[in-house]
Amino acid sequence: MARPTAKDRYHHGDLRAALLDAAEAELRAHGVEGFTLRGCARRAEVSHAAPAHHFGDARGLLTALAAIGYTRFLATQARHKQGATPDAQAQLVAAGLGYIDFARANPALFRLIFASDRPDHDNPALCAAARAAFDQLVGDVAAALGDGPQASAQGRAMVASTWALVHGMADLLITGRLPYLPQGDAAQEEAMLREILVRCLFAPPPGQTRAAPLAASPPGT
Amino acid sequence: MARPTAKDRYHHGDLRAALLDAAEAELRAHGVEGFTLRGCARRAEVSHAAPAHHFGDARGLLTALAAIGYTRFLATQARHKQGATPDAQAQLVAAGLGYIDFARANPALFRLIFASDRPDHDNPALCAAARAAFDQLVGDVAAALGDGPQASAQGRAMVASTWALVHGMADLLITGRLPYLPQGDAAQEEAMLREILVRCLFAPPPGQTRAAPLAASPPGT
DNA sequence: CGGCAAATCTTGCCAATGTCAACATGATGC
DNA sequence: GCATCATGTTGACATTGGCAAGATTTGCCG
Repeated sequence: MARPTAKDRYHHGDLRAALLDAAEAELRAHGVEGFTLRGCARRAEVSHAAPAHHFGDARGLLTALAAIGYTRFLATQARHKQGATPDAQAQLVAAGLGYIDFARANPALFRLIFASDRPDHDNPALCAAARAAFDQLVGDVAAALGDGPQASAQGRAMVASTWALVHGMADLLITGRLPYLPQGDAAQEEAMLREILVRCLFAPPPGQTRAAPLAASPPGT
Repeated sequence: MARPTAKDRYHHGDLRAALLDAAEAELRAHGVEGFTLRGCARRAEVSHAAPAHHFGDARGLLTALAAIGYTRFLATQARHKQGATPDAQAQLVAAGLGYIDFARANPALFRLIFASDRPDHDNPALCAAARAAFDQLVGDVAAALGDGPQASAQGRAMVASTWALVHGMADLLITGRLPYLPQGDAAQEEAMLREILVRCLFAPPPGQTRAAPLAASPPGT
């Protein structure tokens, strides 16, 4: 566990990783809107122009951080799914709770990913990370539906509504806006979130009795 | 239609309103993260320090703008509700579509209100505006449920899930993330949004057949 | 082993920004 | 009329992001 990255060396050793850590800490401390490139440099104890050699500019650093955030985002969902029963619906609910858990544990990172113009969302690496997260969602929904979601209009609506509901809960939660949430009791709170997810995600389409494997599209398409 | 606010007068006449307009234009042009107080002053053709006499600092201006945004937000919902059938469920759906419409028409303002730390969310006027919007939501849900939403656990979950779903759709839409949305055809697009809303908002609680006026809470509470 | 090129980091600089202080101008009320 | 206050301007300063030039290290190649 030798730590060769002594503070007094001209060359840092692994400044790139250190800057990413510093950037996340800055984000956590001051939010996306208070993020400062020079603050990152100070935190990493390098000069203010050092980050440019690794990330170009502030946008480059935030883009790289957003891509890393996506992988952590997926990891959190995977962790939650491992702790759930293996049936597809429970897996989908677990993924949703993981989505929300990530947002609450990393609100600034969540906002960097989903509600900030500062990262370059056209960057190939960031696009790929986003795509992976989306594919994961589509896969979970498909498994829960027992159907290729892109196939039917209902499947597509299911993907959209699942994402919207979970994303809305996460976004409202990190701004303290989700109303009537049982305060303090984590178990009770998760129960309510879970109940909402189950009720909405597996709601039958209008005119049907129960959801589960959906049949064909409704007449009129 | 006389326009006494000539550009060459020392006193502007109604700089406060002009700065709010300028701020909204700046927001629309550069987003919350690119917002600049000096840019507002330039747009209003006053010196860079003039805004301070009306709003104190940048945060003050954005706080006032956020409060105004809330009233427009409510007005958009009210307009949509007027165009819908008077039954409570249609009214709730119309309010949701108005929520989404506002977000799409004013994405930067929407983000200023719901996803920015720059306004002072403890400001009394802004708090009151937010409270009004929330009360409106609770009222709409109560009417659709035929029940005081705070009364039952289901009512509370209904308020939370309604808000979360609509908010999630709005937030994903303005970042171009809501998947599988029929492109181009506005009517078809609204139909899909409406279908999602109806399916989720009026979904029966697990173990019941249909929603409409909900009965009491399920056993076990 | 020597030396040179590239990578990495620093210092110094510039324009833009937010905020403050000091001053100028106009409106209002007595 | 005139004093007072609101409104607006100018100037200054610290902070920030980015660029250029120089310093230090690493690595490669003969």
